[in-house]
Amino acid sequence: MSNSTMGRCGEDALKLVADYWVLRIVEELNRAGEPLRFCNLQRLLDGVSPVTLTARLRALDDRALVARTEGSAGKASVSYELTDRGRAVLPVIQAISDFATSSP
Amino acid sequence: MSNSTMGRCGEDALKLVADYWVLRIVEELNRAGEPLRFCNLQRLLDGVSPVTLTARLRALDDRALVARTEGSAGKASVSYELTDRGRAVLPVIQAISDFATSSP
DNA sequence: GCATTCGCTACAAAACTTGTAGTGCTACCC
DNA sequence: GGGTAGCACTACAAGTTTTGTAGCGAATGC
Repeated sequence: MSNSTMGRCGEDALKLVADYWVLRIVEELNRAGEPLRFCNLQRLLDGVSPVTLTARLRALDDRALVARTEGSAGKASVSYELTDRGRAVLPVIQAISDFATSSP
Repeated sequence: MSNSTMGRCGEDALKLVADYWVLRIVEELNRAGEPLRFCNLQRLLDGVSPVTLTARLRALDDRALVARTEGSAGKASVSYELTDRGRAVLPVIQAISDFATSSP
């Protein structure tokens, strides 16, 4: 680890996870408990712009936090679901939730 | 973790905390263990632009996560330090750190 | 066939960040 | 007391990101 001190939690992880949409996506995918489609996610996330959603999903897929699977039908049925590694960020969301309810 | 009771973790908290600079600031303030000055923070945070740093510190101060105190000398000595409420976000940073070291 | 839905991409406008300068103030040195 | 330096910002232009709206090709429904 090139950083001088271990005190900082991984830069990469921080840059990935310290993002509103990334956390919302993980939250909704977890809540659903089943694969969701692009437009499902879009609706659940108060209509994020498709550009942003695409970018975030790609980032999450690249790092294997979500799995993208194309149905047999081809382009018209793609779904996203959390991987084990994706579920590893749930504690972060839980921590934020705890913080939120701690002293409003 | 129950998904239905969690609902979405507080929107406000999420919007505040799901931010790279906010988390870095809290991290450094905690690490220092003592009040830091604006320029100290700026140096510790790889030279964030003063505009961004000012904005984040103001947001954190508004929500009482950090306390801003002007020294007796007036404008030339302002310092920032974590409040108890500010320390309440440390678990979030810890969770991210855990995630980062979990499966690289 | 025709319309609608899906999973995006294209494009311009708005919002945010960055980098560089500069302001007003205080502290220090000679 | 003058000169220099540091602090805590603010001002501004330039670059990047996000949003909003439109649209496209493929598939699904009637």
